[in-house]
Amino acid sequence: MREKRLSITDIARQLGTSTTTVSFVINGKAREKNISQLLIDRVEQLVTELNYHPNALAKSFRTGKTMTIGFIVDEISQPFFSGIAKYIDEKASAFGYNILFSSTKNSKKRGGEVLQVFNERHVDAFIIALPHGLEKEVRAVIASDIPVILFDRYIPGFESDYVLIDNENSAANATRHLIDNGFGKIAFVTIETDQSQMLDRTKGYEKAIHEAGLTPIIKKINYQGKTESVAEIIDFLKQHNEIDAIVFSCNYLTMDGLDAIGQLKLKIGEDIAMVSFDDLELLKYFVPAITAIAQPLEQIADKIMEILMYRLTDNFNKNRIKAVLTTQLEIRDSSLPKIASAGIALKSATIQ
Amino acid sequence: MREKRLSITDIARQLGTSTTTVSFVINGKAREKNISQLLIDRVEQLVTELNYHPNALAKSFRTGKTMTIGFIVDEISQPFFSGIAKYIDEKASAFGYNILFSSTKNSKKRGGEVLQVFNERHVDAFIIALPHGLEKEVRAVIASDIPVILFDRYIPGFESDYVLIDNENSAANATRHLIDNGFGKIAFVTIETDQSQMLDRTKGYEKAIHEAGLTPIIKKINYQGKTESVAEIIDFLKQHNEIDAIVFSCNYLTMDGLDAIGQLKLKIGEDIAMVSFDDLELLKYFVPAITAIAQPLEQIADKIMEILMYRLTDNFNKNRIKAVLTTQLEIRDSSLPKIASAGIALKSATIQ
DNA sequence: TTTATTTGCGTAAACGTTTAAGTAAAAACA
DNA sequence: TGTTTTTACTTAAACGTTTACGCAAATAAA
Repeated sequence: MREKRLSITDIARQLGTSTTTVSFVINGKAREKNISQLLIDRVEQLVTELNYHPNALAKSFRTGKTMTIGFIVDEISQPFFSGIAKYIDEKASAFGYNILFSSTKNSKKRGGEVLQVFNERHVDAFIIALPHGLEKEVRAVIASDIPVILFDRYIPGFESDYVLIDNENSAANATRHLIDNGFGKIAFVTIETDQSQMLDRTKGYEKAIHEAGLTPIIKKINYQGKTESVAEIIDFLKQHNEIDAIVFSCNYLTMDGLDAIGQLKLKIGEDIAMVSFDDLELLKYFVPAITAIAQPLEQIADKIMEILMYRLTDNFNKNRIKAVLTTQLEIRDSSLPKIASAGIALKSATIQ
Repeated sequence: MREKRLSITDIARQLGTSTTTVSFVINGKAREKNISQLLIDRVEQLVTELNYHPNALAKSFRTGKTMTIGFIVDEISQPFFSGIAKYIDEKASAFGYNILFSSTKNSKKRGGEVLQVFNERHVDAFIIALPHGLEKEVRAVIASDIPVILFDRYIPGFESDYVLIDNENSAANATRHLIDNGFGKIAFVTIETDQSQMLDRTKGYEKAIHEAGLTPIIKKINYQGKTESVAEIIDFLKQHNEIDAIVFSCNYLTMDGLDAIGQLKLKIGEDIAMVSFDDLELLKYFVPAITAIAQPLEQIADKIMEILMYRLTDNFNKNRIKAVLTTQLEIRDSSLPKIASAGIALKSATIQ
C-alpha cells in the first residue's frame, strides 16, 4: 500500500548528480553555492515533475528546527484564547510555521507536562499564557535559547518577552464611564488570585473609584467552579443591595454574573448597569446590549508573531521586549446614563 | 549556551552496554528481548538520574511515527470547533498524542495547503471538518493508509470514518417543538450550500412542517459575509411578516439572526419565537433565554478518538465506521407556547 | 555426553537530510 | 607561461534512534 516515498537520493540519481546539489537547489542556496543555471533548471523540473517533497521529519532531525510553535493556554475553548489562536495560526502559517497547542487547565502539573512534551518535540518557540508556579520550568526553556513569548499576564520580576494589554487603565476607563453616567455604587467582581492581569484590573477599578471619592465594593471569588461562583455572586448582590452598577473582570465571570443576575430577575440597564471585561461575541446582541472592554485580539497576535520572528531570526539575548496594547471600551446600552429608578434596592423586596 | 543534549549513546557508554539494550529498556521491550533484571535496573536508574529523555525528532524520523494528530477545521475560533478541540486535546494527550491544528477558512485552496503541509510533517492521523472540493486530496491520504476521521459533515459517496450528529431529526424535533407550542408560520434560515449537515437540517425542518400540514418558509443565504447576511435576514423578515417563529440553522446564522432581530426591534418570545441550531454558551443568559439544539461536544470528541485509536492500533482497511450521535434540545423561554399577541405582523407598522 | 534450545547481550545498518571539506576544470592574473 | 582564484560540482560524515541479525554462554533435551 504505502508506496515508498521519493527521497532526495532518487532525484539525484535520476539526474546523475549528487544529493548535495539537489539539496542546495531545493533550499534556494543554488546561486550562492555556484550551481549552474542549467543544472538548477533540470533539478527544479524533475522535482515538480515527480512532485517531490522533502521529508520534513528528516529535515527537522538533521537541522533541529521543526517549524513548529507551541501554544499553551489555560483552555483553548475559551473565546479569548481560541480567538488569539485563530490569528496566530494565520500569521504563523504565512511564515511556514504550524501550531501545536495544549491546555493547562490552569494546573501547574499539567502545565509542566505540556512544557516538557513540547520541549522534547523541539518546538522552535513557545507562546504561553503562563499559569502560576511554572516560572522555574519556563526559565529553563528560555535559558536554553528557545524563544518564549508570554501573553495575557505577567509574572513580576520574570524576565521574558511579553505582550499584554493595559489592564489597569482599561478597568479604570470602564469604571469612569460608569461614574460619568451617574452611577455611584459600582461593584467589581474578580477572582481571588495572584495573576497579574486580575490584580491590575482591580487596581484600575480602585483608582477610578478613589479619584471620584466613592467607596469600592469588591467581591473576590475563590474560584472552585461555575456553580459555586454563581452562588457567591448571588449572595454578594443580595448583601449589597445598594449596588447600581457592576463590572465583571473577565469573560467567565461575565457569564457567571449574567447567570446570577438572571436568577435574581434583575433587569440589566434598569435595576443594574453592567460592564464586562472581555467582549464576548454575543454580548452586543443582548437586550440591552452589554458594554464591554474589548481586547484587540488580532493586534495581540500580530505583536506576538512580530516578536517571535525577531527572536527566531536575530539573536536571542537581546533586551526583553514588553509590549502593552490598549483596549477598546465598547459602549452599549447596559451602561446608559443612570435613570432615576435604578438600583437593586428597589427590587430588594422581591429578592426574597 | 545550548548544552549538548544527552543521547542514548551516552547512556550506553556510561553503563558499558549497547544502545540496543538501552533502547529496549526505555521502550519497555526489555522483558520480551530477554534483558536481565539487573541490567534493566541499572539502565532505568541512570536514565532517571541523568534525567535523560529520548530525542523525539530522531525517534520520529526513524519510526515514521510523530505522535501528532492533524486537526483541520473551518475556523478554530468558532465555538463549536474550539469546543471539540478542547476535548480532543484532553483525550489525545492521555494517549501521548499532540494536536497540530489549522483553519481552512472554508477555502479549498487553503485546505489543500494545510493537508499537504500536515502530510509532509507525517502526522499520524487526521481529524477533519471537510471543506468542499477537497475529496480527491483526502482520498489520497486515506489511500496511503493514514487514518482520517471526518466530522460535522459528510460527503455523499465518500468512503471514510465519520462522526456526525443526527441533523435531520434534530431539526425536525426542534420544529415539532415549535409546532407543539402553537406556532404555525415557522421560518428556517440556512445557507446556500451543498454541505451535508445543512441540507439534512433543512430536510428535517421540511419533514416536520409537512407532517403538520404547514407551509415551509425557507431562506437560503448565499453567504458572503456578516453584513450581507444580516441585511438579507432583515429583508426576509420584512417580506414575511406572517412569521411567528424562526429557526437558525447554525451558530453564525444565530448571531446574524440576533443582530437582525435586534435591528428590527422585534422582541424574542413575544413578537417571534426562536430556536438556534448549536448552543452558544451565552444563549441561556439572554432574556428570554434562547432555545437551542446542543451538540454533544465531548461525546463527539470521545467517539472521534475512539475510532482513531482503533485505526491507529488495529489494521486500516476494516469496514468504515459511521457514528451518528443525538443532540439535546435545550428548551428555554424563547420558544414558550405562543401567546395570543404573537407575530411580527402586529409590529409591521413600526418596521417602517 | 552430545545436540538443541534459550537466554542475554552486542554489531552495525538504516532512516533522509544537510553541510564541511575536497577536487577538477575554467578563468583570471602575473 | 605558470600561478592563483573562481566556478561547479562531489564525497562522505553526521544527526539519534530502532532493529535485523549474529553470537557466545547457559540451560534443556536426547
